Amino acid sequence: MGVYEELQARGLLAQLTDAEKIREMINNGRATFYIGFDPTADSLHVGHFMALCLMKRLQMAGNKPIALLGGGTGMVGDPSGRTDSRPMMTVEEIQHNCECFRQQMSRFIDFGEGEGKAITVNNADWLLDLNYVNLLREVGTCFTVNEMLAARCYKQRWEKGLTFFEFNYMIMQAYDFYMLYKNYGCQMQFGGDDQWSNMLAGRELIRRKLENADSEAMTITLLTNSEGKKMGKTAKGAVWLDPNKTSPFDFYQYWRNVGDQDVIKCMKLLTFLPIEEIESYEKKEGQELNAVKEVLAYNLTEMVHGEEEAKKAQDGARRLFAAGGADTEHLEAVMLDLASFRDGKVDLIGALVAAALVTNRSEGRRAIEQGGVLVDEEKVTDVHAVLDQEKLKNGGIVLRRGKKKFAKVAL
RNA sequence: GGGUGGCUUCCCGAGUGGCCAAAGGGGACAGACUGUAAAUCUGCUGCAAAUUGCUUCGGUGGUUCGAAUCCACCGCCACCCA
Repeated sequence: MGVYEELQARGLLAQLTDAEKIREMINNGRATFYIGFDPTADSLHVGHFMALCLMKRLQMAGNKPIALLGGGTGMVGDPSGRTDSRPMMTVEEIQHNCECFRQQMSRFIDFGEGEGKAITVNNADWLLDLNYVNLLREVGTCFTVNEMLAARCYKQRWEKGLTFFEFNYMIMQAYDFYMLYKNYGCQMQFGGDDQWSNMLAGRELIRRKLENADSEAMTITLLTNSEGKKMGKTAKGAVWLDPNKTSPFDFYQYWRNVGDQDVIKCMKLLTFLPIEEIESYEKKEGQELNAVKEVLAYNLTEMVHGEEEAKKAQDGARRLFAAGGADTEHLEAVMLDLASFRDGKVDLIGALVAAALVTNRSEGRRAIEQGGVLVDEEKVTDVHAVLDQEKLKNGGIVLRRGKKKFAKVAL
């Protein structure tokens, strides 16, 4: 089975310009391809991770990857598939984010000089120095506004309006492909399915500017759940790969808690587990599927944060959710400062706030009133409850909010 | 440049002088049921020393006993015309 068939079996392939040609090239390790990453934040997220996995798969098959950092395109921001325009970033932010991306990527992809090694390039190198009028004469003649407006990726913007500024994004990305083709012999561009229009624009530009030039584009499925919503997002924001932004434990828990409908899909799209193994899980139902989620969560956490962190996350989760009550022995205690409490008494609400189980006292009060707070596994419904200081000094007290949030506090 | 409509709590959106911390929905959170899933039902959702007090309805200033609601100016957004 070639890498193409592997991608297909996993359901990764979305749209391809010339499937037969792409298959032939990537299976034989003859492709030089690029994937672009715009530095929209100071950490990569799950969507990027999928693209990096694609990169790795292709690299393992002998193809040469180019990771393109969007130091130039990031100055504008891709409006594709968005209902709002992106906040404008400063040059410093963009540079910082590019640096963060570069570091995170190097953990997954083998970068270097020789054959089959991946390289990173930054489109700031050619986009920032472009001259407006020259660009119009060189590239502007290759696109019609009619075509660009017809691109499906702008549909969602009809209601709120698309600025000329953002409208140009497509041209910038097209120009990237053209430059990479010319300077690095890069014949293929891959990316998320929302990039399809931009990729085609690049292909078109190459065809018009260079004789006998042929390029290909391929997109991979976006990671959505059974309801069609994008995965990798929580109420607090994205699930980040940076352990300081999303802790390995939270990362593990995110995947541990995916819906039944989505486990197999996530495994296929995100892990490197053999397709045969995944197929064997596919037959499982009901409670058995619960164990499969552990495999998924462990596997992903291991890839992103390493074996040690993955084990820690898994052990921690198992202990907390063990049958017959939570084992909270190993929880690290939050040290309370008596000075921040009134009358030298540690009130429960204050302790909840200090342990970050609630964001403010009102929320804490509400949680207690609704029976969502347990002190050493005993439900407490008195909002004026005070914690036992002796216990706090000797081993601490375990607070629990809801089903899944625990914290130990001590003095 | 001209015109019209708009800006309300996490989001959508009702409210056009007091009965407004502000309907309804979504989301989030909590309870019941469960498998750390989903579905369902219930509660809850500005802050606080909590039958009370305080701060909110784009911004600033004003009218009024009283303003999310009326007036003035400013800012931003959308649509239509050029």
